[in-house]
Amino acid sequence: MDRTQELKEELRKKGYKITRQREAILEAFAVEDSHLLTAHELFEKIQKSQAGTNFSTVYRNLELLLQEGIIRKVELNREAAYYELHDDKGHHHHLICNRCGSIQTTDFCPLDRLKSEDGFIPVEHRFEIYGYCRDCVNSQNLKGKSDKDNNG
Amino acid sequence: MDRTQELKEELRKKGYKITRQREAILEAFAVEDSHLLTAHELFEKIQKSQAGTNFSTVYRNLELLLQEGIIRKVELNREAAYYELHDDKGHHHHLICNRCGSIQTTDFCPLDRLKSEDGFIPVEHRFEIYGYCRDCVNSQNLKGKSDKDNNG
DNA sequence: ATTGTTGCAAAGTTTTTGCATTCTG
DNA sequence: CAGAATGCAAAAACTTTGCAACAAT
Repeated sequence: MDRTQELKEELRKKGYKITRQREAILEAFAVEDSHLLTAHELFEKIQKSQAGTNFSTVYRNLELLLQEGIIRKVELNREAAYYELHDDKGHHHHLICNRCGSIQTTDFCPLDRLKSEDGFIPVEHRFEIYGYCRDCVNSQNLKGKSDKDNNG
Repeated sequence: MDRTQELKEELRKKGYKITRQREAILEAFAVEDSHLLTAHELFEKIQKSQAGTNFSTVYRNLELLLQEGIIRKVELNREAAYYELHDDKGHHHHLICNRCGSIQTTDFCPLDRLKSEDGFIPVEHRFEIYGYCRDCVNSQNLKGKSDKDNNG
């Protein structure tokens, strides 16, 4: 069985109903090339198989999948939250290209290196790097850039 | 002269006008205990000295100060963006307590350790740690926590 | 049949914008 | 006085919510 079936089974066991919409959402996440989706992207994706599905249904399901630990929320920017399967590729962080918007992952995690800071006990963390991907560096000149620059 | 005066001078030199509202905003940032403010917090803070100041004025000034490199934007969560004086304490990252909401800083920066990832050139980055501060660990039991847990 | 789930429409939040008015230099 | 900045009101974008209708088990 593929990932979608496993997840449906998991939800079923917990007493949730497997609706057409919910199924479409799980399938969208399971598709190889979509490990990082905004609510909007997810909404669009499932219109293909389940046209008419409402945005509130999308948000309510994201909330549910979040609670059940099936997906996790990645807050890359202020515009919209991203979501991905929780165990997608194991723990990782993201490298976001300011020019083309592509997102690659890295297994490097800084948390191990963080020494105890004044008694603070880390539970969760975020580490994201913004810059230029190899393709953009190679194929385009980076002067006169007019793209989404932000945080320091 | 204090920080506020320096900043006013800097703006003046660049041709900006020093309005009462703008002055209040600079002062709010310069206050010791407020190195990290949301637009809303800033709005409230300046109502004391400049009652009636509009939210759009706050946002327009944040935008201006951002452009001039006087403040920087820190996107800690989806709810609202935070802002702080750009040279507040030099480059640093944040440790956010999930229980009391306190925010402390750390000079530890993971970027140095990030080896070249597939040709990606880092320009900016974000690193934030969520957990429990020393005080909360010491003074309260952490079971039955019902606080703002989120990201992975 | 029961209860969870959806659709719809309306509202909440944060942030942005147009325009007339006001203020700084 | 000129141009910059503000206030106001309206809107955009994302997300949440109440409620009646509907569908999964």
